[in-house]
Amino acid sequence: MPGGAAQLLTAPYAGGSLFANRSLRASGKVLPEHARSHNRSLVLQTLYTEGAQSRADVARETGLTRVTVSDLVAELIGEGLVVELGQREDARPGKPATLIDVDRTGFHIIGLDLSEHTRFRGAVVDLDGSIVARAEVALDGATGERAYELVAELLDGLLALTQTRVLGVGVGSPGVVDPNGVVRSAPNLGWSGLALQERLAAAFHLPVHVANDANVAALAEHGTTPGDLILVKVGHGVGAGLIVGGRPVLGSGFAAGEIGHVVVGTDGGPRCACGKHGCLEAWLAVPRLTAELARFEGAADAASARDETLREAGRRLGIVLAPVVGALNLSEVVLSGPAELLDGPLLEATAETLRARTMAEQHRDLRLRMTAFGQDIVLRGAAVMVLSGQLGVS
Amino acid sequence: MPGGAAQLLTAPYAGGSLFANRSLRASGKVLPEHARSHNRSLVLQTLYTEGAQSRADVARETGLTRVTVSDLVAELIGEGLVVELGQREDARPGKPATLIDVDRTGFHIIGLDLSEHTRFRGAVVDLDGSIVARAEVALDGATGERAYELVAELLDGLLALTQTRVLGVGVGSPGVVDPNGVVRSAPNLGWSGLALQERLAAAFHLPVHVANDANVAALAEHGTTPGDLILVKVGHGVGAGLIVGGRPVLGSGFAAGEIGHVVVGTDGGPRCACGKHGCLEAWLAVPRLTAELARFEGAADAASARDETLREAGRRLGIVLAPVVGALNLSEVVLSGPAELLDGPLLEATAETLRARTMAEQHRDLRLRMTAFGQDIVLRGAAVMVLSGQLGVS
DNA sequence: CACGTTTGTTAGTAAACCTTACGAACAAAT
DNA sequence: ATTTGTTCGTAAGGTTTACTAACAAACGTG
Repeated sequence: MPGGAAQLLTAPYAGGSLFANRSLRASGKVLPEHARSHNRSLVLQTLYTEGAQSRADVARETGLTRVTVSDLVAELIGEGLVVELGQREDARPGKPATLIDVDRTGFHIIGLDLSEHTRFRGAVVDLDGSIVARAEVALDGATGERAYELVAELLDGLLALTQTRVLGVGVGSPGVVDPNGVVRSAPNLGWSGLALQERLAAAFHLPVHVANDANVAALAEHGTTPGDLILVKVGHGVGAGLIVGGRPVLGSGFAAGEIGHVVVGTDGGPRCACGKHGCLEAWLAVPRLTAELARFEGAADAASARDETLREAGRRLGIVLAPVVGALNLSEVVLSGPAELLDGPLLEATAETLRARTMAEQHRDLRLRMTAFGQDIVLRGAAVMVLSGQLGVS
Repeated sequence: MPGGAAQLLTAPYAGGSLFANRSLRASGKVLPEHARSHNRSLVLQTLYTEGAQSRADVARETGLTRVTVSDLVAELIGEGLVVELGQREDARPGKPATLIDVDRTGFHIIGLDLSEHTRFRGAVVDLDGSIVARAEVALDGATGERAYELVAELLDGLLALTQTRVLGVGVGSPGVVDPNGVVRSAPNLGWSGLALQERLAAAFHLPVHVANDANVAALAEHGTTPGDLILVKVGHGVGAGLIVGGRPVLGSGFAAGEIGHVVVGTDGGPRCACGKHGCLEAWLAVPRLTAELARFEGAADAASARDETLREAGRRLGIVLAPVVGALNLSEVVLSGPAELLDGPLLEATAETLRARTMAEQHRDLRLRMTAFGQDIVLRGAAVMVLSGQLGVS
């Protein structure tokens, strides 16, 4: 490898610092106790995802020694988070193992979904994600403080439905929500700067986590599949939640996922409430779709007209998603909303459009599908958020 | 808060596990020594960003005690990464402080830019980001193993240009590059599955970091400003690099940022080499723009025709970026490429289009600008990558 | 010159995880 | 029935890490 091929070209020139930027700095100091809480979470999460097993199994899985695992498990048992289940049944050489597991019957989680237009929904969820009880309150146009009171009433009612220790409360709220659970802006509910997380935590003396409804829904989906994904939530409006690199994307102004008012295509479109023409919401929102479909009722070619309306909406969604899927190299796009509208021609048209408008080779493994959680996606996601926040690594 | 407002609705229904997903699991066990290396990096980064200061200053800044900082600094001095600069000059009460700093003159970084079509460029960069020396090799259509040899020759030549200890080598390569520095696919160079990082590291016995050129360029920009950003690199092709939540986005198939072949708009467009019509690259790539502009040379209305061509390209870029900026709530969009083409009507049209097609309120603080690093953006980013990889927290 | 302040170091302590060692309990082979 | 090998959980002791407490050195200030 001769050095002659490279030649000195120009005189040195002065630059600034390579990174003046603080955000590349380590987040803060790490003490031994932080390491321990990390390992504690590691044990908990191993138990949660792998199910009942012995301390030795956990040690092998985590890479920690049996000694350390025993110590951590003793601490967790002391707090009631983990329980011993007796000896393993199957016949193997060696001393029989004592099975341990997260106390799956010992805790409930409360999930709240504030994203619907006419009501707040809530549920009691157990640690495995089964919904144990449900409740709801009608909104009746309530806004501001009255809307907050309805949230508190709903939560109060849900807490009365369980006698089990409550791990925490997860809330999916519409609008822009910051990492501290302050609803910066939720026009429909007349909230701006409402410290929802803080107020609920203070009023109920429970851990509370509040996030944007679409982000919460994305958490629910991410729980079931690896890889990066976008969840598109179609309802009265259109919003999205993104998981990139295993983490929810918040955005510089905590407004990530607000794609409802991005203009689609270069050929106009329906007028939107925001004043622009051809916003995604103007094509895809449920009220607009149902109104459009109603126009064809009873007509001769009702079926094909309905089909074409849905396909057009699906194409529009694909047009908006294509740059996002391409730029982020997403592996999964999930739709949430009324299945009778979304699951069919609309979904198919979105898939076709996505395929046609992105580089197919890069996205061969791209999956587009409806959520399997139906209407409960935000409730389930809220539970995931609590589980991850209370038991997981921060 | 009466509980009566909430009512039990349905019977329990069975769900699966809340997260079967491994990716929400903690990354692995944490040992005390990991904590120490974290704190070590914290000290280094504090010194790097804040400049020369006393051990006590570092202690106050990091939250660690003076004792711990002294211990860590002793280790760093022992390795030659940090040096003592003598006593502080200014008159203050108390024992005079001994200033310490990263040894800014003691290290050089090698940066390589493989993204140009006709040549490989490289530079020797000091720790403050100043370019000390440059070199390049002509590509002459080389591909495959011959292209790799040219990289090695360029690196060899650059190493001969510095007598200072080399911290590491950073490489920005075109194509899809995985986190291990394997170039999965770079059609122009005829590379597929080339373990560039591993081979260079083995051949030169130096730390080597290889990443996609646009991602590397994004790192350079992120060094100067906080917040999430997308860097669009316009050259023979069009690619992008994203920083979200302070981290580079790789994508599920390590192909994030590949937006060159996303179709723009709903009204056709120029035919692209990939077969589709109206790809971003077909509108915006440098060869296409220069060819288009050449058509107007000498014409009567050359200036306005040129202007409109550039504006149209800018609008197309805005159309593709709008959904990305909206979905990610980005705070910054940076363009890199020939300033005579990009900086002017094109940039203005992109800005206008972005404003018109997204929700203005959410993106009031959105900044769109040219890079300040010009042609050296990949070289600078490569240096940032090395600095961050060798000194920073992983 | 006494005093307060700041710096950097020494000494000792607490926490966390490790390695090593061991008893208990079992299956399989003898 | 005994031996052998395996596995589990725990105990003891050592290493690493960062902390608190205390102190000498060196400097301005009144």
